[in-house]
Amino acid sequence: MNISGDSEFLSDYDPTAYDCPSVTVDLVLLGLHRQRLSALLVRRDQPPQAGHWALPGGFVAIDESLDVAAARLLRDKVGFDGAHLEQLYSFGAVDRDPRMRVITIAYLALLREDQMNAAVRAGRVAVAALEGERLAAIGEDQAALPLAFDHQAILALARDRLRGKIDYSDLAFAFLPPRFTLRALQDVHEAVLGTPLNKPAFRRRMLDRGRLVATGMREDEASHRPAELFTLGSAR
Amino acid sequence: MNISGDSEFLSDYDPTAYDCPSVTVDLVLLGLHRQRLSALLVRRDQPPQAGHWALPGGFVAIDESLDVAAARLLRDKVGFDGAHLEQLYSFGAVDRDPRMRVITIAYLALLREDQMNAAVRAGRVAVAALEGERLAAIGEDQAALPLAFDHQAILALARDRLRGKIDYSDLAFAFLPPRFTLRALQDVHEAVLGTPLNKPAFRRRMLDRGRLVATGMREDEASHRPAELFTLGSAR
DNA sequence: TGACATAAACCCATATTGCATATAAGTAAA
DNA sequence: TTTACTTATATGCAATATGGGTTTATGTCA
Repeated sequence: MNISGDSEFLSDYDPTAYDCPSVTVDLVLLGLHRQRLSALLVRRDQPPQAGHWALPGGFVAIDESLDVAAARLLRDKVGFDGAHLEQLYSFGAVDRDPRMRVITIAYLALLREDQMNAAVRAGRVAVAALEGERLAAIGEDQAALPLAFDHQAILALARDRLRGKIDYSDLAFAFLPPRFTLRALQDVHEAVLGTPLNKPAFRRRMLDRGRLVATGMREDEASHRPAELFTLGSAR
Repeated sequence: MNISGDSEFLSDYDPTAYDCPSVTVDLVLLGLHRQRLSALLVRRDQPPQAGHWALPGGFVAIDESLDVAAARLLRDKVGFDGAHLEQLYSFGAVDRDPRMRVITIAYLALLREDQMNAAVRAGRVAVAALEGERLAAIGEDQAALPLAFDHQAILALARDRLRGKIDYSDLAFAFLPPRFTLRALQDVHEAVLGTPLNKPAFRRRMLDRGRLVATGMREDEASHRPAELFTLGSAR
């Protein structure tokens, strides 16, 4: 088998003549649930790994791009689109699925809290809080759970990527409604990083970036002084 | 065609019954060449895009992981291994190759200058300096060149990723020999970022991180005061 | 009306950074 | 041997950013 053929000789290649790996997309659906960074998982009811929790995913069709496949799966799994979606990493260990060779392109999807709740009501997913270093726990105070296949590693990478980008990117706003308070924004950062942040310094830093636009409106439903609502302005 | 099947139903899936995309690995080989960030490219001699320059790449074998495929292709293209290699991004637009559906996992490989030169001598690659925003030029002062397929976008993403990570990661050291001067380290940063950096500030920042270990040795072949040679110490 | 809770503004000590300047240590030419 | 030259290395200083506490403002609720 000519596995070292250059791509410039691709015209000599007959795809039906070789084994080719299956290609899937897996989704890491992250959001805040009760102030904690959480993932949406599906429960496997078929072997292998029946009973284990797993990332939702599916095959990439021959006529759809990776991004389109991810968007389609997002719609199928949570019942709507509109969540922030970006490619995370590709996993291709030979034995990552015991049945066959599967290469998966993992996508990171960030949901608002209302979207998290809607997804749980509408779909086949459950909420799992991310605890400590690399474990997820389903439901209230259950013990940490092992995930199917290499999904634990995928989830850990997603969390690390999110932590690394939260401070300089716009990812935090994907967790929030269009109008939000500075306190809510800080809650997002703290949940993602897993550490408390200094409040005046956080406010200053965010406001000095010039991206937050004050609306003049204030939150309601607060049993204390209501905070101002901001929106995210355009870059530059 | 059941393109929306869940991965938990994968056991029902017969891979031979469906069209599956081809999977390749493409390499973005970057290094410094005459003080400028440059890429190693191959020339296509078959249509489509014959005569265009392209990233070296090849198919992923059914029994090798993505990382192993990338390492194998690196060896084939430049004649050695040992370069820093990390996954960059996956590209899966339906029409990115006009002949067939090809999903490619792009890898970023960082080479030292001596490795760049050895690769050009030994292999099927040529050096192209990265100019301005998104163009590469082959050879001395030739005009910017278009690349085959979506390889220009892949190359641009590689450069952006490198720029984004150069300051907080160890990637810069992959361009340098085991012992190097602070000036050489600054040259790497400046070539990658494309902007001059303040020298005392750069020195302080690098030394204050506590990763650089002074060897007590000094460079030779300098027609002026020789600088001290440093090595990269272990993290923490 | 006053207790209470949180927002928002303010202050200050310290760390970081940009930038200019001074000193050290080598080579090379007179 | 001396002097010019070049670059490394060290130092000083102002501007900025950050951590963290204190004060004031503004809402709800008993």
